[in-house]
Amino acid sequence: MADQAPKMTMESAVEVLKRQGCRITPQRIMILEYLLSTDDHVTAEELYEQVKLMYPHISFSTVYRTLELLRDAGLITQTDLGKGTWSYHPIDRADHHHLICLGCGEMWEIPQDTFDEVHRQIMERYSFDALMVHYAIYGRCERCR
Amino acid sequence: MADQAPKMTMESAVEVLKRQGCRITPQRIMILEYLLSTDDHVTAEELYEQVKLMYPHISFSTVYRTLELLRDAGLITQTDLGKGTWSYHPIDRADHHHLICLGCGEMWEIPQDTFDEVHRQIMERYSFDALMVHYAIYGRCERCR
DNA sequence: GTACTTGCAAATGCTTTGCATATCC
DNA sequence: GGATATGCAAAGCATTTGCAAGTAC
Repeated sequence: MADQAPKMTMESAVEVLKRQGCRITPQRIMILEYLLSTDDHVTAEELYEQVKLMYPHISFSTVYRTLELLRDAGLITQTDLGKGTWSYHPIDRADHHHLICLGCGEMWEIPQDTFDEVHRQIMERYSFDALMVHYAIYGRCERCR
Repeated sequence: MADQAPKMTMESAVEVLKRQGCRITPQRIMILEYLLSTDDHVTAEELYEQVKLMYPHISFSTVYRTLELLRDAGLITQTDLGKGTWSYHPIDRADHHHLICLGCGEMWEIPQDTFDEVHRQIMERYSFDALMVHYAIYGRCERCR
């Protein structure tokens, strides 16, 4: 769990895709480029809108298909941040979790290692390698309690 | 976190609903009855099918509206168990979490208190009352690793 | 050249909504 | 009696799919 993903670059990401026999298309590059350029956690729709600015021909199916590809390749995480749809984020920057207040909707980041001990315990007791990366933790903040 | 929800019965559930000004209709009773009678975590569709056996007139909208009502009333939990839609479960039986293997899809239950320590830490450090109830924890089981 | 990708449009599937009717209290 | 809840059908919306055309390698 504590093992950190190495810093991801365009090159390393492309390398991973090539190794899996995927072709490198302009659409995939644009999508990767945007994902790597922002610190936000983007939804398919946001990504579509952004990529469209530079590449007006992009289609929604390509965005969905590419996000699925990148997720299965282990390059991005897919998280439910309460937007009603998935949010995506490069895996190397997913070294944190989110506290999301059910009252005011505000969001805080907490460090990756919060779950290290639980991960260790679950591994020890159940031989289960829990994927505790980039969690969305709902609850109530001090003000809203 | 460690505080256990009291055992839920038809009577106590109805009591909660009444206190909120909700009316007690046969549909709501049937839905509650099924939820309380099974140990499964049911989806809206499964619930619809089951209730339909005893009350053929039930409609999908009623099921959805009732599940939303029961969730907002704090009587049931809504969890993503990887079925592609929400699963529902009486809150008093939600005293556990699920390990779900991304390889074989198998599911194991682990005790509620697994996250007690993390909950305490998050409260202490961020004054955030994390709602760590009935989590779905994805990962890989021993065989699939 | 060939298998992989894309764009388009249509289909899908879950969920929500408007509204007239029924019903709980 | 009056506010609530229901059923139905239609709408909504995010996502997926089939397929012909395009393209990476």
